[in-house]
Amino acid sequence: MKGKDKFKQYLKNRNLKFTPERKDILEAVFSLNSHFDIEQLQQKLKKMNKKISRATVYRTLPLLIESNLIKETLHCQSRVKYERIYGHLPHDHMVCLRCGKIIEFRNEEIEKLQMDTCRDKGFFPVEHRLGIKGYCKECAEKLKLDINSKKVYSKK
Amino acid sequence: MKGKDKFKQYLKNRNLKFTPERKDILEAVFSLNSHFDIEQLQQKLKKMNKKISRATVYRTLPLLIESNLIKETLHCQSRVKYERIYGHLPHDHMVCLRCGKIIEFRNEEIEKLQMDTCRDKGFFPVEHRLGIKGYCKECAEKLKLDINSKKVYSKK
DNA sequence: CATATAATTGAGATTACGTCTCAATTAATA
DNA sequence: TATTAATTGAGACGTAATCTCAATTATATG
Repeated sequence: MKGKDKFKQYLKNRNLKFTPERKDILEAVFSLNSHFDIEQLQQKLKKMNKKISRATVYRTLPLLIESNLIKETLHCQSRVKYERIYGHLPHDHMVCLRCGKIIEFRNEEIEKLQMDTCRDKGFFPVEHRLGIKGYCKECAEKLKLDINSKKVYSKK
Repeated sequence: MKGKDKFKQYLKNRNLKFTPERKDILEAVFSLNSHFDIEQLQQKLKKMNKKISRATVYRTLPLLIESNLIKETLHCQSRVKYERIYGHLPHDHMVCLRCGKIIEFRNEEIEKLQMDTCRDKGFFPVEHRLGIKGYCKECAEKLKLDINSKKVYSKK
């Protein structure tokens, strides 16, 4: 697992220690679905029979973010969500308001336009986050929503 | 103020009451900068000499959202931010990580591409949110960040 | 206009989520 | 193996937001 090495490297660079707790958390993160929240992470650790305190879990996440293995994603229903990014290309999300499904998509054209806009404004981007909330195909059908209807964003 | 009528209408449709508290909160929202958080809203109400309980303020915001007068925006520094949308065209945001400044921008091309992507996936969009975090022109200069540097999003 | 009724309010308790403190432990290094 | 600074866990704490419930009030109706 190369993510592990990246993490070790990051820790070493900062004179931080690669502790068993950090190792376990890293493994849990890599064994979870790429989108997860703290709750799910703690569940996973429990299943792995690792008793790691809440504080440690919370303390470790910023380290994983700093080492570019995960990032924060959409806040959905007020809970912070994380997402493994190691080995993934950047992408954006659609979230279904009915079933909660997350659809990833990537559109280079959108990314390019974002960059252009930043340049226009003299803004130095660090991170962007695009989330579209709505209804996935299946749920839209159940709700008889017409995907082709024009009025999508309220105009006033 | 037409926003008021829209709110009244919404309330009536649901058999909800247009109480003085709701009226005051609505007025406060419309007298604030278009981006605000609960803290600022409460301050405003205080200045208006309206003593309205926290619970009522919290209870009213979802009503204003439901009636399309405001929406939730970027969570910045863990606090939920709201934004008045009544009478505004949809737009997106850049947030400066150093000074907190919010820059609004609108790019129809990006919006169009989003719509196209939704259509591709059969996704019925309700709301989208694009936030770019980074450094505004002034802060980028102070930090000597090069806006034209290529490596903006980490690619792996 | 008076009444009935369901919605609303405020105060404070409660929850949810995350952070902090500090003594005891431990990884890394030499 | 000893040294030392980083780390851990338990529980206290902080803050934002929600809930409870008795008292109040906006609205519809006769």
